[in-house]
Amino acid sequence: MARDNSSIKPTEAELTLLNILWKIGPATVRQIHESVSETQKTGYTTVLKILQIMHEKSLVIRDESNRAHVYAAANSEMQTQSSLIKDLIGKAFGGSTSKLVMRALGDSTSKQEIEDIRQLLDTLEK
Amino acid sequence: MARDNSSIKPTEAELTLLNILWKIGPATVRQIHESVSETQKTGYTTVLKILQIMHEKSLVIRDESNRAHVYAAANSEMQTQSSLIKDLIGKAFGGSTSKLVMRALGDSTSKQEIEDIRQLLDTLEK
DNA sequence: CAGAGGATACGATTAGGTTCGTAAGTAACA
DNA sequence: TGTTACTTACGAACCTAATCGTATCCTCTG
Repeated sequence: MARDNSSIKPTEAELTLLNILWKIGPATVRQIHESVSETQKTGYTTVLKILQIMHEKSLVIRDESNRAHVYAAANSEMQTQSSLIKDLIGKAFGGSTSKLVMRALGDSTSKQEIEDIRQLLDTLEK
Repeated sequence: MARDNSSIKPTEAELTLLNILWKIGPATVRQIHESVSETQKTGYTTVLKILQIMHEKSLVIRDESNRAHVYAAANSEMQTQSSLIKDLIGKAFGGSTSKLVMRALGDSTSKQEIEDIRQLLDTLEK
């Protein structure tokens, strides 16, 4: 019944690594660690451990054919974003998508962004 | 520098209680517990403890003039929603509000909601 | 074939969140 | 005044997340 997707809910650290994987594609722990290190200082084994846990949770898949395993995000960025939004809407917006959207837009949105969204609305209606 | 608001990030259990406080207004532990109990089974002291922690974190304020303390949300629902959205945008949408909005709208939005949002965009542009 | 370099695996530690049992305080009433 | 009923406070137990040190395990090269 409940689709597997509904359980996607990466933690903060996991999301950091997923963002990297979505950006650079399948990568080894070393590559991922290097990428993380550009913005934070995190131990190599910390990154490794998190990836291992993510693998247990099926948040990533890995290719073990080489000595250095190659990790890749199990779910697309889109899927994960949708899942996170759905979760937030449920927890803090009484289940209303439009409430969330309005709150998001209310805060500060550039003219360009407004135009983009308007176009999206047009597309959706067709 | 960093405004106090930026640190608003209630946990799941805390958000559950805040939702109740926003809905019914200032209330005693007993009232809050009764309200929670409509949808979950949670011990009285559990609710109490969480409220005490929230008080330490300044997520709620409380009036201790009566024996049964009266709790109230420290921040408005709007503020908290904005804070949560901002957090999500930063963590999972590369800081782009419009990306979040588009992902939210993409999933399933009623004609009515689309119309509401379009009107909001008009208002924003003025 | 031995050793160095680099990889994974494992376990310990710390911190925060959630839950609840029990102790202790207090107001009011019989 | 002593008992009852209800309240807050405290602290223990358990779980998950995050971090990292250390052990172990290849694999290539000299």
